[in-house]
Amino acid sequence: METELNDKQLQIMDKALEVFAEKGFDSASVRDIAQRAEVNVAMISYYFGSKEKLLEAIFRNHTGNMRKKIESIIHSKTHDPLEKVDLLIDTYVTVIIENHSFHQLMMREQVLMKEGPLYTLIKDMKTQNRNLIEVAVKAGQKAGLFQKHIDVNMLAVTLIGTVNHFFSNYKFICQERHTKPGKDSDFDAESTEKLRSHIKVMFKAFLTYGISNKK
Amino acid sequence: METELNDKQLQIMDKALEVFAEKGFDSASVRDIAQRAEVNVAMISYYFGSKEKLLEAIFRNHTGNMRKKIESIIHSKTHDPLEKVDLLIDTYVTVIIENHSFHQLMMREQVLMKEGPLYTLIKDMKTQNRNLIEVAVKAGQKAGLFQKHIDVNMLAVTLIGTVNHFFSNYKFICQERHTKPGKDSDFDAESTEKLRSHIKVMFKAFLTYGISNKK
DNA sequence: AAAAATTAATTAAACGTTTGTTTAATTCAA
DNA sequence: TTGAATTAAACAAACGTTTAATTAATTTTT
Repeated sequence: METELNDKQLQIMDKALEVFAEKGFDSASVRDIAQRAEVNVAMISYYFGSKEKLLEAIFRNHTGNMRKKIESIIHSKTHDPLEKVDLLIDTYVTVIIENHSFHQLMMREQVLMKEGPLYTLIKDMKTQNRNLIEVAVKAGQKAGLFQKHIDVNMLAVTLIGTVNHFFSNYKFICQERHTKPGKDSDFDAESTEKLRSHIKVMFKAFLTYGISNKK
Repeated sequence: METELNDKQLQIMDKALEVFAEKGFDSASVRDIAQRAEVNVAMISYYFGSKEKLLEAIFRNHTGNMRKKIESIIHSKTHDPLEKVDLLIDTYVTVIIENHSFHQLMMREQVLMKEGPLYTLIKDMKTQNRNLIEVAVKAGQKAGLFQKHIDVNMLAVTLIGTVNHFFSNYKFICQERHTKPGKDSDFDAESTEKLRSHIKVMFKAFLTYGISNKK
């Protein structure tokens, strides 16, 4: 099922992702994409079959990459439970920043997504995220550091929901400072650091709620 | 600026919202909408000017209604700070459930939203949500019940992000139970209750972090 | 109150674009 | 010389919007 992609295909996928993220899948025309990627329109059908299958190839590529990143974290056992949770938060924020366009596209399209290949890809990614959090939580509970009444599903919803909403809100926040995302990298760094630390503090408070703090 | 809407206009707006929520703004054709609302296609241009302005009318209508609801909560001073936060959480969840289609539409379109009339409407609503939370937090801090280091902006992001993400994830959750949202109202109620209580517990842990619990 | 005149509502059809995709011819590389 | 890559052109379908004609409702005039 894993077909290798040549340079031209990757180039089209790369530019297509940009256009999809900017205009949304429906409004992004194959002519937009072809122009941006500096290829003939027919090349999209030629290589991918259809616009829809191009989207599918992009999704398959990105979700695959993320899977690898996430798996590498699962198997790092060099941290204590709370550090592991912090690392998880940092990683999730970083992954989204590094794949900003794809994240924006996914955010938009998953709302309407019906059952199908993309649906399955996203669901698997979600399941993996959830399991990753579960491992960290269970470890903390076993060590007696975390409280017992933790709904892992809801904790995942809060982590991912908070990060997602932060980034889809960021342009509104920037506008009040007369800046744009990416234009003031100092403010960008400061803001995402606020996001990181807020989630960490909040999760610590929640996870250790009612646990005596004997240092 | 407040023009009154006749029954036919409201009927079109109502059905259009359904179609927009189902297919997304771009993919929802005026012919879809006209058919669903049982009117001629030309009526949409006739009453609203364009498809885009129809969307604008829908947004103006819903954000206006929400504004009124939210304002009524701001001025209710019958609860203590923690109860007020709980009420806030309940209200936000309820409002989204009651305006499910509009929320779905807004979720999807705000990602790509450029400056313009809709942008302003959404930004104002966000600002109002934030201020509502700020009032509750400040009250709790003044009463010595809440800790001092609370970033209200980030707290708002967590509340709204968690709720939003929960609902955009809900169909994935349902699928594992071989159900669909709205089909099993017991499970729906149970799930949203889990959402509510999770946020409440988490917020309580965070807001009262480090505050001695002298009952 | 009836008739006439005026405005509003509604319709089917047509308009010009744009859409995703295909075709058939041509260029390029092995 | 064979097969892949690339192209410009053509394709039918769908899009949002406009037009011009007709019906319904309202107002004005008799």
